[in-house]
Amino acid sequence: MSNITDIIERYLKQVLQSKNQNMIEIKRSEIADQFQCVPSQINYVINTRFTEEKGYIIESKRGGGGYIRIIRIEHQEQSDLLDAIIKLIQPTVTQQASVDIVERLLEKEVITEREAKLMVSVIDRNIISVPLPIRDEVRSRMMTAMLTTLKYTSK
Amino acid sequence: MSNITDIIERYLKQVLQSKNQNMIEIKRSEIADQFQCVPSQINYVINTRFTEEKGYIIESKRGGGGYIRIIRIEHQEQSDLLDAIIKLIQPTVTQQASVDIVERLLEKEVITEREAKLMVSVIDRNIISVPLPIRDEVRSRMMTAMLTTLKYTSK
DNA sequence: TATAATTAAGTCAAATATAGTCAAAGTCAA
DNA sequence: TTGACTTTGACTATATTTGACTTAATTATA
Repeated sequence: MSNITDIIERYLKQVLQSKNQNMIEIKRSEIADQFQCVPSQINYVINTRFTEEKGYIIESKRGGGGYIRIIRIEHQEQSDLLDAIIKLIQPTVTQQASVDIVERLLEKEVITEREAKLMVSVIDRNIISVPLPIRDEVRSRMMTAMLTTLKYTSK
Repeated sequence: MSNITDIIERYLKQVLQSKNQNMIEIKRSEIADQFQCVPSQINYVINTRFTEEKGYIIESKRGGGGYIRIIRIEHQEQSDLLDAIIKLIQPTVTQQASVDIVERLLEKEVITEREAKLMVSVIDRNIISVPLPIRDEVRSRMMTAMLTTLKYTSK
């Protein structure tokens, strides 16, 4: 348990806790210096220890003034239902199936009426407007992205 | 957040606010002196932080008595704002411009935080995932569909 | 009044500063 | 001794900073 990945993981989680907040912002190269490892090691730590499933969101910016932001999130109540739906719509999904899903989420009050309308409007075949079968793949990714967002965003 | 671009951006926005008006006029060389940077840095700040998508218009004059004017765009009605944005994003729109637009709508409380996250998630280049320039056309239709929905759906 | 000088702002590309990706090499436990 | 996990570094992508050169407006001068 003394590999550098675990050490950096523990350090970052400790900083998160001690600051008593759900966000920290780091400079990749500074952390790499601090722990004497290559910068890409930090990406490895983040990709394996601070994943969405584990309850984290990562934001970052390159260039001057760049940073990596680690945000702790709480999954919403209905996240099991959302996971099941996400599984169901891989790797393609039709417009009709998507509309049915959105309506079900509305009935279950997972989403608002306005959110439902937004979702239905954006997954329309005439809006995506690329040929089948690509279209249903694009829609699958779109739905997955939105459902994943719902998983960790409260009303 | 210690890069000069962000600092100057914050300063200019603060002056805009404190003056309680939607226009400020600056002398490029004076601001450059004040923040000890080259004059063209000011152009960089303006070109990346005070874009039309973010809701600003820039006017300027060279020569003696020259200036740069930053004007914040205001709309009377929400539907006017949405119409203006829809016009702006035809027939293509980049991811960055779209994110800027969504952030502006959130600021103006036209949409909720959750709606903003839904919109940002679905217009991501990796989600649409078709080659340019088609991708920016698809995104334009997607944004237009969602904005049109917002126009006709109350909160 | 032309023309030259001066005073601004604009453009663009190179240099610099970050972070991301990916695959090869290394490690370690079962 | 194999397979999963970790470490490393070369290469890529992106954002910012800088300065040389260009363009435009005003002012001074012949």
